[in-house]
Amino acid sequence: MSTSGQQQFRYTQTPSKVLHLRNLPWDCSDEELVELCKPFGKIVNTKCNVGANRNQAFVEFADLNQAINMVSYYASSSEPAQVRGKTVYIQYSNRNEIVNNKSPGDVPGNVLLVTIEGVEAGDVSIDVIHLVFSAFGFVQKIATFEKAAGFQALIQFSDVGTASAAREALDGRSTCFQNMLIIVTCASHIQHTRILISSFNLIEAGFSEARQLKHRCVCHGLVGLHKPLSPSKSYCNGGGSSGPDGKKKEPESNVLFASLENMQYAVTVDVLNTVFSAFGTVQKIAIFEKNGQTQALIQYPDVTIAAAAKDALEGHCIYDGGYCKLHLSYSRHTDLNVQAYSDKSRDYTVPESSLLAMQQASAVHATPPVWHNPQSGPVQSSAGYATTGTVPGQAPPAWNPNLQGGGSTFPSAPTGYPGHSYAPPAPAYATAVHPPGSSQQTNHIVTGSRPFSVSQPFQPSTMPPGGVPPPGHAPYHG
DNA sequence: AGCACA
Repeated sequence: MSTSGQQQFRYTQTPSKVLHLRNLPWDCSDEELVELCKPFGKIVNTKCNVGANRNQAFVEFADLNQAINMVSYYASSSEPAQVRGKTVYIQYSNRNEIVNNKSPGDVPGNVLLVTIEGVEAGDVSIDVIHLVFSAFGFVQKIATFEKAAGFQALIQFSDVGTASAAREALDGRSTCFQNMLIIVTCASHIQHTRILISSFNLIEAGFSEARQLKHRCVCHGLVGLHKPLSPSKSYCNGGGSSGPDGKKKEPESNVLFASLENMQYAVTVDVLNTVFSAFGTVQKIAIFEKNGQTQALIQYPDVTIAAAAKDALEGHCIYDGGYCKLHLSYSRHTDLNVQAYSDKSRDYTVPESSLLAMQQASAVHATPPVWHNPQSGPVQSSAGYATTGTVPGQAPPAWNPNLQGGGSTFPSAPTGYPGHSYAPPAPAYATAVHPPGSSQQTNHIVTGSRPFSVSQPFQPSTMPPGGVPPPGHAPYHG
């Protein structure tokens, strides 16, 4: 006699107070499950986002009859059960209770375990991961490693809120980055209470890289990627610049023109870099004022990244509360000629060495040295911003930093500039830039064996007056 | 669209 199995048939399933639901949205929430099921009884437990596609769930009723009610109702209903318009298929689970592996009452952590699919381990650097996740807040530490599940990373945020925001925005989504398709899946059900990564462990446990990130992210409440990245659409499909069938209101460009509204807080080059780097390498940035409005040009290496950034960021606010709202369009320029390092502009394509040399030179001579952009060729003008093309666009005319009251054009920046390259983790920096208000306990990835110490991060001039906007929020200012 | 996982 077959004691088990063979009871797969729908009509012979033995009732259970646990129901198995499928064909749910991949990001279905517990709340949505409860909404769907609670008319039939008391729900005592749920488990959603189950299965390889994350589109299954389990719901446990307090009483068996309640589960039977629900199954029989939808068995005879002309209206199928639905979540967000998707028909949900319901049947009795073959188990009698939901086993929740998550410890009761555990709060989401500030450390995410991220599995990145579809890439070779070597394809994704820590810097790339850092850029993607920094859009949501300050990333303190990153460790990457390879396990059976694939290429993975542990990403430590300074607080739970930003970690959750990053998870919600990126979980299960593909993100376009440097022409790679990265599928980010945050397996945050694995609760990391404390992750110890010593240099010894790095070898023993197969950790390929680990880093403490000592630079300070000025943007806590960034909304960069909070808007779904239209998962079905990939901006990375080869060159695919633009088919003739694709209707375009304005010609696409690798340079975005941003105008900012409601400038409650200062938006600096660093802030813009953080926001826009989530979509790809930012090559150059220029900020200027026109008619009292703050505008900026952001240059990417190619159009597809610019398009992704434009789609995702258009209409969003950099800070919670509707502040610094972005309006994006394509610039007519394709290559900006900006001052490499100034108050209002940045050229990340300049090697750091030449930047330093330039700074030294400028310290000797009061005037900027002649400097060639390796891509554009023309000599930089005395203005902070100029374009190589002769096309006058919506961009304002050459912008002169000397008229901005900004004063020093080449600030004697300390060492490196905040950007794409991060100083090696030489000292035991433990950027404890802690946003006020995040009272939840945070965990640490301990990198290296040095003691954890609190250091004072450099204070950028981008601190909004009156304090940073509340971090940890997941603002949706569509 | 067919059963969870540390």
